[in-house]
Amino acid sequence: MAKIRIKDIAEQAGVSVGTVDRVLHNRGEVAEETKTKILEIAKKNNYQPNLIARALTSKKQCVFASLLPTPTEEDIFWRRPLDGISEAAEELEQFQVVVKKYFFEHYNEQDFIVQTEAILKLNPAGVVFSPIFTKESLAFTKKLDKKGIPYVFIESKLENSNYLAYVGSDGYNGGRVAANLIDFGISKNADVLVVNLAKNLENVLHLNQRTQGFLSYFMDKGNNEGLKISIEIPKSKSDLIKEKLNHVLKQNKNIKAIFTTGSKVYKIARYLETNQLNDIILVGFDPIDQNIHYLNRGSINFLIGQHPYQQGFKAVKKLFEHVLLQHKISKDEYLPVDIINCESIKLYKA
Amino acid sequence: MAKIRIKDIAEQAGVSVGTVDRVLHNRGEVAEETKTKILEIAKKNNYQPNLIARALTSKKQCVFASLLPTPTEEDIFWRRPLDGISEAAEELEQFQVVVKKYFFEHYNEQDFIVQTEAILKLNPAGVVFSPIFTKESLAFTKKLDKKGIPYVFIESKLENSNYLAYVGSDGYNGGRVAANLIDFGISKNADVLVVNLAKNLENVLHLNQRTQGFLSYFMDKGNNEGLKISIEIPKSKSDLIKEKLNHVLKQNKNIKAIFTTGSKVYKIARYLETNQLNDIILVGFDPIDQNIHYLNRGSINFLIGQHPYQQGFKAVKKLFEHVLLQHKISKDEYLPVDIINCESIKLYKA
DNA sequence: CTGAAAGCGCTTACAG
DNA sequence: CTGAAAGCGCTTACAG
Repeated sequence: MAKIRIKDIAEQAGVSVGTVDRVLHNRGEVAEETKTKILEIAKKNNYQPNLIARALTSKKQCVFASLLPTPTEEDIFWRRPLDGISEAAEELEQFQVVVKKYFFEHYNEQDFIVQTEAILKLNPAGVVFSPIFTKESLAFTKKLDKKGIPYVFIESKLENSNYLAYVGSDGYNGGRVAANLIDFGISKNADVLVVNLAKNLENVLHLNQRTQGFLSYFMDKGNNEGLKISIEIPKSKSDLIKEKLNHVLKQNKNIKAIFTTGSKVYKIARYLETNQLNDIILVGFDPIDQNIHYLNRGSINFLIGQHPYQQGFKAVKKLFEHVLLQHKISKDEYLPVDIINCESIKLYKA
Repeated sequence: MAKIRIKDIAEQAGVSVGTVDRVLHNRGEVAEETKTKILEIAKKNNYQPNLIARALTSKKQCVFASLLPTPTEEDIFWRRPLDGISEAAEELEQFQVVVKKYFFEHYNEQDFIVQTEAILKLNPAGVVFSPIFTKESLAFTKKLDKKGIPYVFIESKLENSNYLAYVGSDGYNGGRVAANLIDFGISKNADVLVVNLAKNLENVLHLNQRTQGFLSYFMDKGNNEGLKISIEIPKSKSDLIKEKLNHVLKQNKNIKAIFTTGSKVYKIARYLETNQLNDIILVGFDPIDQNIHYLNRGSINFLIGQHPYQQGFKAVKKLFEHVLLQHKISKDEYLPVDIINCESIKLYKA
C-alpha cells in the first residue's frame, strides 16, 4: 500500500485539498458529511502526514517550556538533564520546535512559583519539569490542566496529577542494585548503614523508595545477615554529618558499608577520609563531579547513575511525538540504572 | 545573519538557481568563472542547504549496506547491533536513506566473502560492518577504498585500513572495569583466573586487549596481590572447558574469582554450578540471554555491557552525517562500559 | 554552458 | 462551507 497523500484523499472524496486539510486539522468550517467522509478515507488508507513537507511549509513554531533548578556548583546534577533538553531541541529545530528554558533557584519555592507563572503566561504547547516542590508543583499542574497544556515529569513524578508522561529512574530498583553491590563486597555478618541526606523533606518520597528497595533486597535474597541501621541527616552540613556518624559508628563497630540514598555521597566520603575509615564500603548516587573525585580516590566504591541526560532528552522527544506527531507515547518510562566504578567512569556518559 | 537560500545566491551572482545548484553539487557544465563566483558567495554567507527541502524534493535514495553475522540462538549477540541499525534506518527513512542488511554465517569466511562481493555489486553509498575476519575484511576495505565507498567499523576495527569511523568498545577499559569489580569482591591474597574462550584465533586481538586492561589494573592500583593465572580454551566445548578448569582449579586451590574475556561466560557458569563452586566470583561480557540466566541465578556476579545497540545505531548515523550532511564526524567513538548485576539487569537496555 | 518551469506534499491566506 | 493558487527551498528534466 503506497503512501497516500492529502491530494489523494481529496480526489477520492471529491473535494479540494484545502478542505481535507481543514478536517485533518480540525479547523472547522466543514460540512459534517464531508468531514466524516474524509476521515473515513484517511483512516482506511492509514494516512500519515508527510512531516518533511509539513516542516518545510509550516511557519508556526511549536514552543515548549522546561523548568529546572539552575545548575550550580553545588547542584551540578541539573546540568545533565538540561543538556539532554538542549540536544533534543536542536534535533527538533528543523521541525520548528523551540524549547524555552526556565530556571529557579533550588530550594526556593517562591522562585519556583514565579517561574511557573511566567510559563503559564507564555502559554507553551507543552512543559517539561521536575516536581520538586510537591505542593507548588501540584498547583502548577492544575493550571496546566485547565489550559490543556500537556506536561512531562522528569526525575520524579506526582501520581495524583494528569501528567502526560514520566521519564526517570526507578528508585526502588536503584536501591536494590546498590544492595547487591554491597552484599557482594561485605562478609555475611557485617552491618550496613543507610544514610538519608535530605536537605528538605521534599525529597523524602524519592529517598524512601531507594531505601525500601535496598532493604527489600536483603529481605528476599541477600547473603548478608548483619544489621541494617538507618539514619537521617536532614541538613547535609559537615558538622552535623560528623556528629551523627561519629555517634553511630562508635555504637556499631561492625558497620562495614554505607549506602547513601542521595547524590551527596561525597560528603560522607570526605568524612570517611578524614577519619581514615577507608575500608568502609561506600555506595551512593549520581556521577557528579564531587562524587567522581572520591570515586577516583577509592573512598566511594560505586555510584549509581540514572541517565539524567536521557531524562531531559526523552521528555522533550515525548512532547514532540505527542503534540506534533500525535503518536501514542508510553506514560511511564523508567530508565536503566547504571553501576559506575572508578574504571568505568572514564568512558561514562549519562 | 539570516539563512541564505540557493535563490539568494543566484540573485547575488546574477544567475539562475539551476546554475547554483549545479556548482553546489559539482555536476559540472558550468563556466569556471561563474563557478568560483558562486562558491565564493556561498562560502561568504555560510550557505547551509535546507535538508528538509532537499529531502522533500530529492527522489534518489541513499543506500547503505550493513554486514554482520546472522544472529542465531548461539550467537544472539549480533541481534542488538542489528536492532540499532534498523532503528537508525527507520529514523532516516524520511531522508530517503535505506540500509540493506547483509548477513553471513558466523565463522564462515567463505560466506563472508560472498556477501562482500554482493555488497560491492550493490555499490552502496556507505557500509557498516564488523571486521571479524582480519584478512578477508582487509581485502574488502581495499576494494571499498578503490570504489570510494566509506565504511564504518563496529565492534572491532582494522587500524591499517582507511576507515571512516569506528564505533565500539574499548577492550582495555572493559578489562580494567572487570578487574576493579573482582578486586572489590575478593580478599587481598586470593588468586584470579583469566579465561580466554576464543572460538577461533580471529578474536584474539580483542580478547587480548581485555586481558591486558585487566592485568594492568592490578599492576597499577589493585589491592589484590594474588596470582593472576591465564588460560586459553580455543574451542568453547563443554568437555574441554571441564577438563581445563578441573586441571587448573585443582592445581590452584586459592582461585576465588574468574574473569572470562568473552561473551560465553555462561559456559563457565554452567561448569561452576555443576561442580558446586558457587563462591567463586565470575565476571564476563555481554548481557545475552544465556548469561542473564546465570546472572539471575547468582553464578555470574557481573556482566560488562558494551552498548551493542548503540554501535549499530551510531554507525549508520555517522554514515548519514558524513555522506548526506557532509559533517565532520569523530573517527573513533568509544562507547561507555556498563556494569550489570542481577538487579540492574531488570531495567537494562543496551 | 545556462535558464525557466514543474514538482515534492503540505499550509496558508483569500475569494467566493 | 469550499476551492484555487501561491509558497516553503530545493531538484530535476528539458529547451536552448
